Amino acid sequence: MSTMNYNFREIEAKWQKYWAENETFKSANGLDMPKFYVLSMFPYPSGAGLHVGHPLGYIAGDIYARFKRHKGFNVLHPMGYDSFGLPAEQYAIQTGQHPAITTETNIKRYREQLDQLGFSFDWSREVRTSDPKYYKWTQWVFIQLFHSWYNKSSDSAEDIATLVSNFEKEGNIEVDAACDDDTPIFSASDWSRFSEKTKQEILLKYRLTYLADTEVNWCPELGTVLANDEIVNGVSERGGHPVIRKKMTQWSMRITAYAQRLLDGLDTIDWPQPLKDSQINWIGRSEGASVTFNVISDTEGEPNQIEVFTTRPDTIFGVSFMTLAPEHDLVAKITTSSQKAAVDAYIEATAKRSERDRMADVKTISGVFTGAYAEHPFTKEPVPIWIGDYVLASYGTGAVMAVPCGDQRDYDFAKHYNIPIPNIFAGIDISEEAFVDKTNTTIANSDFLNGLSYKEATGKAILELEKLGQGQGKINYRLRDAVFSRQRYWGEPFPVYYVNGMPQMIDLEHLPLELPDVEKYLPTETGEPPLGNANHWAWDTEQCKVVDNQLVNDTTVFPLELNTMPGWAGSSQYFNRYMDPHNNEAIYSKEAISYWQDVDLYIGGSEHATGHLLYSRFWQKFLFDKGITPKDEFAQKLINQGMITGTSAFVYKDLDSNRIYSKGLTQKKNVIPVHADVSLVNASDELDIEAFKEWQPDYKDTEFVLENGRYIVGREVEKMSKSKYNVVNPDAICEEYGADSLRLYEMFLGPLEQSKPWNTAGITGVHSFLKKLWKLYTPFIDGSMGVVEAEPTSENLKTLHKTIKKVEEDIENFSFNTSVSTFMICVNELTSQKCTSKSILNPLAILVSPYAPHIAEELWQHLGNSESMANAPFPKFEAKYLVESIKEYPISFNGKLRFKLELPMDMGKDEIEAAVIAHEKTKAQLQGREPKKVIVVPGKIVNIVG
RNA sequence: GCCUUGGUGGCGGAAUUGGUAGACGCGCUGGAUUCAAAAUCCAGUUCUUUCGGGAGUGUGGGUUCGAUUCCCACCCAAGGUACCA
Repeated sequence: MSTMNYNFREIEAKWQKYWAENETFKSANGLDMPKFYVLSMFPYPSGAGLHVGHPLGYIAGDIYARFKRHKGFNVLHPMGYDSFGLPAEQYAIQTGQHPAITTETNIKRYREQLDQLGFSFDWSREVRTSDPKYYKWTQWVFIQLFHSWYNKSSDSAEDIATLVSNFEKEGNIEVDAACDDDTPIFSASDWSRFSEKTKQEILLKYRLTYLADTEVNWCPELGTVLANDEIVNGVSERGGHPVIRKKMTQWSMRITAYAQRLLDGLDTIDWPQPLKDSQINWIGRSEGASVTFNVISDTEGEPNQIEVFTTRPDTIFGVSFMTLAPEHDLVAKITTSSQKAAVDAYIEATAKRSERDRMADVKTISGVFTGAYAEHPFTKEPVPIWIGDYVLASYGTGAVMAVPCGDQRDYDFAKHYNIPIPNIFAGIDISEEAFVDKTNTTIANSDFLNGLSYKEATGKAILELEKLGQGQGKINYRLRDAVFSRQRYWGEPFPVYYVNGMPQMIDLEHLPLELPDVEKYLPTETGEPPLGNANHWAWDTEQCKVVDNQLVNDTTVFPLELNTMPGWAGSSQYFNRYMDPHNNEAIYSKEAISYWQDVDLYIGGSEHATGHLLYSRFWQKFLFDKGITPKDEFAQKLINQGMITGTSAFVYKDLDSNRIYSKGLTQKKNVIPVHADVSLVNASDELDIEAFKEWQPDYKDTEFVLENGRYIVGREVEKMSKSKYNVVNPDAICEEYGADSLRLYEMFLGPLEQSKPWNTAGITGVHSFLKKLWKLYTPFIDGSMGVVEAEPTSENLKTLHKTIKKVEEDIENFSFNTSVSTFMICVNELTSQKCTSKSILNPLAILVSPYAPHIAEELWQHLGNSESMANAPFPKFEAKYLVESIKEYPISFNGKLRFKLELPMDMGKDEIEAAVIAHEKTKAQLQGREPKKVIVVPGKIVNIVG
């Protein structure tokens, strides 16, 4: 008897074992089949394990991958781990355990959980970003970037050697490159006279990865750099120590060289519009002009110059002051002695505030006059120079020409400090606020710009500025170069050593440069990164290996870089590495990349919009320029799965007594909500009080005030998180209902891309569907069918084929929730039809298999098939089975449905109209009136107006 | 503030080009089966009603024979974000 029931535990274990042993999902490179690459974003293996939110995207990807196999594709569907990261390092700091051990343990747990869900991953291709065999190639890409520069003329990255040969021939005057702003101009003879060190310094200004002084959030107490997220209210999240802005020499990636291509490339890929929008905003292209103002000075010689970027060169005659960012280099040079004290105090005050703080605080207007003046390029009038923290050093040039009549922030600033607000707009009242509308602008009080529109005046102003040599049209991007150094232990070491302070790359043949062992994972006492604790961390250029630090002699043995790479380094090329993951000679072979090309479908969360997904596109474009990959976008289509939110539970602690009130009793009481673990609450929101007290012993003497004899918790939908005690773990659900039920249920919850609350209650619905499905195949499972083959009825065929049509359309549209409904309808229909035909049940098993692969394989086997169904062809839809001869027409009057009428499908428009008009119910509806109009849509509807 | 997405029964959601609003599932109600429970099966379940109907997809308008779907204005929620010159 037991074999007749749906024993999901046995079935799922059996098929997971079968797939692993037979390597069912291993994909070979170069097969003579169309390829399809389905990729889910790889996880960071955290100690908490998977919760029900994680598998959502994996299930969707797995359904698509399995579907494509049935459709005859050679499917690449790999999985791996983004295994460098902060939590393992923090755990190491606390316990001394090496992050590699923690990571290994966590990966094991992830693997068990993933295996349990029956994913069709090709595990032979697994990658781990923290594996030296993998990060060898992360280091290699870094070296390639170091040896490259961006030629704006060819719009491509080129080998640094081509730049050097340019310099040797004609200096850098004709070179149009993406480079540092402070790059000096030199001739070929200058170049030949430069020392080797100077040459290296200049080349560093062109390399796609380069060293630069960058402002960071430095926490002196912790001796470490903090990310913006780690700072709360100006102090460190950990410990609440003060944080200051400090300049540090760090590696940067010249992603800005690719700004325009990153923007243009978005038109060529099928990614969600909101995600594209956030990349567009992040890149932040704006058109305008750069304008140079000369600082008025008493001393002879070249005047100091302030360069500003403006999107409104048409308003240049409205300038009444200038504002520099407090960090601007010129501030110290131009501040007059009488203003020095005030300026210094202001700079000190702003240094204490994080950039995020400064940006969040929109209301406060603050600034200080420097005492200096600049000369207006046209009027030659003096313009006072202020500093103010509303100007950000990191955007544009860190300086603005303030036009209070045309910009609200300039307007507010001018009002606050009683600076004049000249009006340069014809017929506009600016007594209350600035006029920012560009479309209805007519310029006035502006010399040669008078009477012109925004567009005309902009062009004319730029032209005149160019004549003066004090400006030109410019396109500015908000995108900044990406800082690539981290003062952490658990990341990729840079393949870099220093000779005379200049960085040198380690040759590929000596990679990987592996992370050294350290005793402590904290920064050193002198404030160096954790790798500063390593004793065995110097590069011997003769032996080409890592040696003890004490051997450093700066002739053959040199110190190695102490920073490590950021989290996004390892994830910026992993999708291509899967194509050839064990290649030790190249990042991947030419054959592998030319076969797989790119990712056809990428599934992951939208939180990566401006991080991983932008950096990866940048690296891909770079590798494309170098001829290493044939595609300049790595993923053709991208789907964002929505977040699964948790339903938190709350108990209500009375602040005035030692009582906790049930939800219905909290009115007019001074209570605060306290999270209760959702596992302590049943489906009717009733709390298990004893379990709660055991879980939180602090409350063991607290009185629980009940309503109707029960304690009812409050519910709220929040992000699923350990700290909110609303995490639901997939293991328990797998144990109780099975992986197929979980897979179906996660899909059934709602549209993939929508965020939706998790509620376990509904899982019984899909579970009983699986039981009904099983029951449908019973005659084959218990052998009672024998060898007799029942002919399918036309009803059977109709049910099957409408299911094929719907499911195939749904998968292509990523509408997995409606497929599950379709399966339920199909099984309900076939059950009531008492279908026992193999020619129906065989294709049905294939239809179900992408969603619920274990039960599908088992049923497939019971139908007499000997091999796995993984590559069985997807059933072919045939429209002929759906042809209807009779249509039940809805008959509506003035758009409201009144009754239904069965008519032959092939009846013509006029015949339908006649039949409807002749019907007695029509007469009853019209009550003798003549219909004004009768609309007949054959096959759809009839509407009578009258 | 701006950008994006969304708003449909008690709940998750369906309605692919404008054509029967509420598929499918949960929950709930009643019934069958059972000593009882679980499980299973059957029926009902948008609201309202004087049982003829009437109302109804965030709100208010519009286009149309017909609007959840298209247009305009607004409200609310979620996510993102940049005081961006």
